Amino acid sequence: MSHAGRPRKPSTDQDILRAVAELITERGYPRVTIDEVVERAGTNKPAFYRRFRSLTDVVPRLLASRHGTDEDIDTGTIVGDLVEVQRRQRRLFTDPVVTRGFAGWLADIDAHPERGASFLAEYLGPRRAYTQVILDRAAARGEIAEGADPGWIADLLTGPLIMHVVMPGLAPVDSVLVARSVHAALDALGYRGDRSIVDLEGAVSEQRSGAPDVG
Amino acid sequence: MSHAGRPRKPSTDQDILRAVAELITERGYPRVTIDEVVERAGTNKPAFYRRFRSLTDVVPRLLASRHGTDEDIDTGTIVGDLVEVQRRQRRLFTDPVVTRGFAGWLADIDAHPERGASFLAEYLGPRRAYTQVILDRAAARGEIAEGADPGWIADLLTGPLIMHVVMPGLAPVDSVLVARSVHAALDALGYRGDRSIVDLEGAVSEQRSGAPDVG
DNA sequence: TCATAATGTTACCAATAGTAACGTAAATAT
DNA sequence: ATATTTACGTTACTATTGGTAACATTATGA
Repeated sequence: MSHAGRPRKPSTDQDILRAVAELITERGYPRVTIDEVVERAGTNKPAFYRRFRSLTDVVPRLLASRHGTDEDIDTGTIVGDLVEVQRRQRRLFTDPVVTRGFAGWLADIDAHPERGASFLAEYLGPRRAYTQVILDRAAARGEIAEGADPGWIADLLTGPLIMHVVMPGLAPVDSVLVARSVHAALDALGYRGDRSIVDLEGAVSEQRSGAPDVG
Repeated sequence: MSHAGRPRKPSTDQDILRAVAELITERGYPRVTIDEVVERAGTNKPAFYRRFRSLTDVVPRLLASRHGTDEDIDTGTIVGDLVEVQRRQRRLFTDPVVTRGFAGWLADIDAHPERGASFLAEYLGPRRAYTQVILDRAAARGEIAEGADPGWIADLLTGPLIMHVVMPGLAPVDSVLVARSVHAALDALGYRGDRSIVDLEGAVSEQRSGAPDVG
């Protein structure tokens, strides 16, 4: 099947992804150059440009390979579902590729919108849509009222995390932050049931670590 | 006074700031070049580099000139104070210099931390600290309990706004978003008093405009 | 065996950040 | 007045970078 002609060396794709991840982690997105990427990947510029149109195109592939295999969430309670959503978001937003690469990548696709279309359709959209699924099930169980705006709930769950990722001087995304954001979402939903699992799983009891806040 | 020697032409500073603001608005931060900046400002590269170490250094000056003259906030109620905070934040986060420039600038200072130190000390820090002042006064009035974490309240007020600024496909920061964020902050503070001013001033009744959300 | 397409190397172009050199102009200090 | 100091604006330059072109070579499918 596939096509005629010499096939691409499969390892080169992985080598490039690994090299980009390392360089973003070490230097931050704006300092990553293609020359360094291909050197560290043990390949060359033409091979790179046969696979990707630009560095910007690599990042979605990188995120998919590291965080793209999410299974469905259905713990049976709204609290459990939101805790699980945030557990995954915490993992995403503490990945150094994200903490040091996301802002620069977002700026790139703002300046070159065509490069971000696929990310929007394949990554962002489904994740925001999934909040809707969780809220619909919770409403069907009678845990919350119908009619909540899933977009706003997603904002509450993700906004504070993104803020801590992109703003300098703020503590990394930690268990305290995700637990608080779940509480805020539950408040916005008017949820009045048991929340003990939030602090057990989210672990508010853990000490906040790392850099202190600015304010 | 000052020093000996020919003084800098004062208009050049303003011309550069204006040119950078225009180019960020038109093209997005990553596509702004120094050559274009100085051409549009009617000056030249040496004059630019006598004033700024890099493009990254211009942005804080730009923000200060557009949003730096904040007067103190003291409306007499916690609700009024938070509404006013968010009114200003809405103005900030709908400025095209911010919506098209902030992510790229944040990425730059992540990669070159020394360039962001002054912004952190002079802009971010004081704003987060101001939340503390507002909460302390509210606690002294008995509107809320003591001991609230002003960092978390600031996260709730600013996180969703930043998210809508940097994530592609989300609606611009509007009155609905700021009103909701004030409600979330009041919920987190356990505030049980009158909130009618939130929806009057924040105007939840306004229709949401512009691009719809992705999810 | 032939067509196809990727391999890796070398070389190249165009755009860009940032600096150097330099004669000129405008301020202060004596 | 004169000397000193510093910004002015022009030209030119270096180094880095993104991105392509050309090319001989190698691996696959038909």
